[in-house]
Amino acid sequence: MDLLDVSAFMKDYEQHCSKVQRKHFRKNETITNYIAKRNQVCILVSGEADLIRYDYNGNKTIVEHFSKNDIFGEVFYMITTNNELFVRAKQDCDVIFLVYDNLKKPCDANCKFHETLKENLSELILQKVTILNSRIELLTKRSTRDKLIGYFSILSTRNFSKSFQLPFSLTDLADYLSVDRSAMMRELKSLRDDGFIDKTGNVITLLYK
Amino acid sequence: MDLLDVSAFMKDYEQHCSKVQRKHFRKNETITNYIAKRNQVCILVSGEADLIRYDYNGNKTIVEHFSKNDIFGEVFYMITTNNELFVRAKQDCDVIFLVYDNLKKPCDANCKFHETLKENLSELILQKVTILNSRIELLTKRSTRDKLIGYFSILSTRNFSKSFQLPFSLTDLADYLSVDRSAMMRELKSLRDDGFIDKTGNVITLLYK
DNA sequence: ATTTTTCTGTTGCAAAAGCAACAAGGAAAT
DNA sequence: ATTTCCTTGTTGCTTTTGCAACAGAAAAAT
Repeated sequence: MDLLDVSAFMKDYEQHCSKVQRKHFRKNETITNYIAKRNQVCILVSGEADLIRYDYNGNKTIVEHFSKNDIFGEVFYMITTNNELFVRAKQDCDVIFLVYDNLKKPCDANCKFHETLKENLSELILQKVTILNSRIELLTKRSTRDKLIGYFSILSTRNFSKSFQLPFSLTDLADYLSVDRSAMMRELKSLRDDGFIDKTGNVITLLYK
Repeated sequence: MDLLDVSAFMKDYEQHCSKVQRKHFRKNETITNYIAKRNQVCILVSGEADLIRYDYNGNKTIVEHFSKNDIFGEVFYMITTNNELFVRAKQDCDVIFLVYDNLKKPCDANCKFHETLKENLSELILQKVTILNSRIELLTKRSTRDKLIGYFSILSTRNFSKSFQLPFSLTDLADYLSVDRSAMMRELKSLRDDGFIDKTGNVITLLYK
């Protein structure tokens, strides 16, 4: 149930709306970094990408993971501390770049894409809030085990199934949950040993309840 | 720089807008709990309140802290897991209750309050996103020490000063940073011993940089 | 097809965080 | 004014997490 299926509007915007830019990115390219582009809004049309932060220790954090139709951009961030923050393509990506202030105004060319975005803007941002709140719930869990279980049940709910694929490598999952990889592996093993989950390749199955 | 100063609209809404309710709460009362009021939006007109979650272990987390003109409500949450989640008044509070779907429609009575809210809705929610993103940045820090320093620099920036009051008791601060209180106290002491901060009562002063 | 890189799984050891408990100070309630 | 409750500060001990390192498997690049 996508609030906004961007691809549906592609033709319209490409023909009419001058304020909208589309770019293609290859795997591992940097889509944008968050430095003083206060107004930038991006929409991922296709592909997968991560918002990544490195701290002064070299610890990597996957702040968010984006897939088709997700929105991101520096407009969602405060004047940040001093950590580098950037979005990297995990696969080939198509991205639309918009300017937030333009979005709120009516479109010069009266294009449908622009209008639809404008109408759905608060809904889109609201959806983002709910996603961030879930993420906060996950991050406030006290142990690595609880984080894993919490994350797995989100995936399970999203998939309407006890079984689901991990959208991350285990290395990335650790960076997403903000824990040490080896400690996470240990916990994963113990979840398996205790009969809470089954893991075959990158498919997890919940065995509890 | 408040995007929306609710008190400025109070008269208007009280006279005209039937869809808006205001209630007073006394210290320690529960303002709302997050169970199947999918559409609820609340605005804190005065006072202070916390969004609190208890997990199955009895661990308390202060998910968010609200003060004047902050918005909250279940509309910002997904169909949650099974943790109880509620907002508790830390002092006497006045709260406005709204219904999100009504907000998006024009007001029957054409009241200014309603219209202003409607116009600023996406801006308000966007502001919420930036707050949540800062919170995520804080929670993804790997150590208690980094969380403390991160939180302190947010407060310092917000106050335009190296010195600031903690809006929390230390007990609550631990619940906000999602760490053990005694471990946090230990870290606080070590930050003091290492000359990073000064602490007198609930006033912190940053001594670095 | 072969080399190079990344990912998984694991371990011993060190460091950090959590738990339980208690005493003293302060705030709030009666 | 006195009692009760909450907060602060602290500590010994346990558990969890992080770090460093390595080998084998898998994936990607050439």
